[in-house]
Amino acid sequence: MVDRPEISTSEWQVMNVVWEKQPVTASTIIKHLAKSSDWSAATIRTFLHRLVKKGALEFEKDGNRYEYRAAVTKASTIKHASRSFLSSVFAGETAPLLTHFVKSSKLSPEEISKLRKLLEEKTSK
Amino acid sequence: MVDRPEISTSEWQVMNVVWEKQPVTASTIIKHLAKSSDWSAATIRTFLHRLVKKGALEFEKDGNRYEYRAAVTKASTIKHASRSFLSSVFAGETAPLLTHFVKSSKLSPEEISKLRKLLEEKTSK
DNA sequence: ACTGATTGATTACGGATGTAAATAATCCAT
DNA sequence: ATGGATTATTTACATCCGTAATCAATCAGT
Repeated sequence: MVDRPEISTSEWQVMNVVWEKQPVTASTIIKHLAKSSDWSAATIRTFLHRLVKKGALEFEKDGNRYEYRAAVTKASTIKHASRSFLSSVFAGETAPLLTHFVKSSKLSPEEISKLRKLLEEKTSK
Repeated sequence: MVDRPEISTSEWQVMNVVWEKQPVTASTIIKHLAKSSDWSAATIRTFLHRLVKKGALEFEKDGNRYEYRAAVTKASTIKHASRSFLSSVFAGETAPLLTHFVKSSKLSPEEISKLRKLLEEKTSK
């Protein structure tokens, strides 16, 4: 938990697959990403190696294939990335960030009321 | 407006000063950033050059000093950065992003009611 | 007009990133 | 047991980024 590895935007796509399907082999990951990206298999394997090196992924050998699994939680990684985005792009101010995303988003009525409720709870507390 | 330059986190700090004070000379920018960062003057000048090269800044000569000015608006740059953050970290889904930032933030009662109102408007429309 | 100070331009350099190809290790089928 | 297929490891390489130092041009003061 000490010094967070920075996850690049490409690596995020890989991590998202791992979080969703772990434990998972490289070839499964590759198959999945084939749909949403146009990376070659070799490129994706590079990302996997780098993520292991960064400490974001671990693996367990099973013969000559690895079963990959996340070494950091999605929640904590999101928290870290969000903090750094907030601080550079919105100078650390959450309200403008929220305003921006509310304005620029399409939200369903359910999502809207859920968010309003969440905000309401913050008031009372 | 075609292919947006990616602004690095360090460069954001420079851009924020320019947006706030433009047109502005390098030395003014340096003076400003001296407070919030520990970059050397040379480092900041490097950022300025790179931002010009990226097309994010322009300048006008006035003797041997330049008056820098943003070549892209803050709004459009925020929009771009936000979109790419949303897409990599939150897989393009705004509602979870909003939930995250609402939960992890400290908001004043005024900010909260403003946001609730904004959300309300989205519903009715 | 010369000299020190300021400013901009060029160069540096290690690490990260996007993008993979080449090589080595291992498994599977015959 | 061997050869092709699969997987992992190593190497490659251009660009970006953080962080400057150095070099060149220009200004300001004496």
